[in-house]
Amino acid sequence: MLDPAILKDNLEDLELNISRRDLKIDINLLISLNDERKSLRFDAEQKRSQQKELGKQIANANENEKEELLDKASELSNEVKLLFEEVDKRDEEFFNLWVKIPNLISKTSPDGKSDQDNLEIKKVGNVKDISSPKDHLEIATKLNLLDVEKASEVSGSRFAYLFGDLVKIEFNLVSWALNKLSEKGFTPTVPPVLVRENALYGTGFFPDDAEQVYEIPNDDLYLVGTSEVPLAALHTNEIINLEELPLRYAGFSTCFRREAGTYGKDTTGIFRVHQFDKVEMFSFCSPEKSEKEHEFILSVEEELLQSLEIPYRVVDVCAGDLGASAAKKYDIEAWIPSQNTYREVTSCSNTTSFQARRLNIRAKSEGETKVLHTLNGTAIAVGRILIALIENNQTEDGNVKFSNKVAEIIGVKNLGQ
RNA sequence: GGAGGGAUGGCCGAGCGGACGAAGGCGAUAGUCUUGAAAACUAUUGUAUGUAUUCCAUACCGUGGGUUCGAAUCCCACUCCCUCCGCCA
Repeated sequence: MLDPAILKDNLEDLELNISRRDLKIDINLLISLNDERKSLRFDAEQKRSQQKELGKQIANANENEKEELLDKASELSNEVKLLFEEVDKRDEEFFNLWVKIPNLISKTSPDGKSDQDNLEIKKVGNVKDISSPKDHLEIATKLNLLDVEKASEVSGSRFAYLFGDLVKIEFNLVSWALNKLSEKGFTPTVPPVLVRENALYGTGFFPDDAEQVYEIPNDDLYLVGTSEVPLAALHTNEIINLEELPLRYAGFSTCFRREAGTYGKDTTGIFRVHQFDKVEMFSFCSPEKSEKEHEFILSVEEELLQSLEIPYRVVDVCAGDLGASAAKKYDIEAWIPSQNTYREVTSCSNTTSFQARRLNIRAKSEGETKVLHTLNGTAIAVGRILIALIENNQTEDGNVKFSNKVAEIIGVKNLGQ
């Protein structure tokens, strides 16, 4: 959520943002609603003040005066009640519209309408020349390390069984990543994966992306699609000393996504599934330093991929392709030989004060308290990293062989043998 | 799942219908005293919003509703914590 004060003191930025995101929003309506609710509140508070004053008189009045004062107070009480009901109504009306306003896009993010317009920043690593590469599903199924058919019988489409070496690699990857992140100041965290509505609302997944979230209606809980949600919500309603920032967490969790509206998209293997494991970085940081923190998180992501010798490119996501909460976002796309293209394996966003304002997380220094900034980034999305590892290291005979350096990290030299 | 008890400022803890944004203590900050420090004493010490910039108004005593002229205080619902029983990785 943006600070409504922007309606008063920085309308140009708001208008620019709306046009960059290609949205149609009636700003004048927002301005007048905001002004109305404020002035109504002022009136109501004045009346309330009178009421309190009168209450004090009643407490000190003698019997004769009391009767008359009570009549007056009763009337006033009614007026105040009605006024505040009106104020609440206006507030609701305003904020229902206001929460839908997406975050201000960074001046440094490229313009554009869709992922076609994302800006490639760099390419790193050597793409191996593989003649007629197989996809990860074929390779891993043949090696008895993956079974999506059985999974679809048991759980439906977009689920998978991982076996043997793939599981070994997963746990090695996770523990290796957590160790690396720990050295960089991220506290390893296993967060809850079931959360209340408020955590999803606070992180900006609600109301916009509600259709992607699994719901447990009996208990009013939701399965998180990323540990970003419980990590962000960890410090809800807190005021953190500026010197303690940045607070960095590395969350490991299973992620659940409904993938609604993706029928027919990425149906092969485990690229797009309802359930996968992920190590996620999350930072709470001062507003002044969030741009630097964003670059830092990106650099960590790159370091991990470089260690795994996965060829990738970095993309600066354009205005039209940014989610509601992000001010700026970098995606890293790994080379996927079977698709002959780069596909997203990590994503890091600077959400500036957008989530922190909704979650009411502030930073305090020398008397001044202000909303802080939050950032998130993928460290290891296990499924997609497995795909990249398998496909980029396949041999002509349908096996997979890793370099000594990579084998040292993942604990496997020749897959499935 | 069953039976009870509780939630008040950074912390402890009083208040149980008007004088309460809230006693008292601890902690913190500043000052007095001291060569310096400690002790003692004095003062300050929550957050947010507003048509308010050292003033003023309003809201906040777990959360949301209700009763009342008036609610931290009474009523209802919810959340969380504690104790006991049962179950359980």
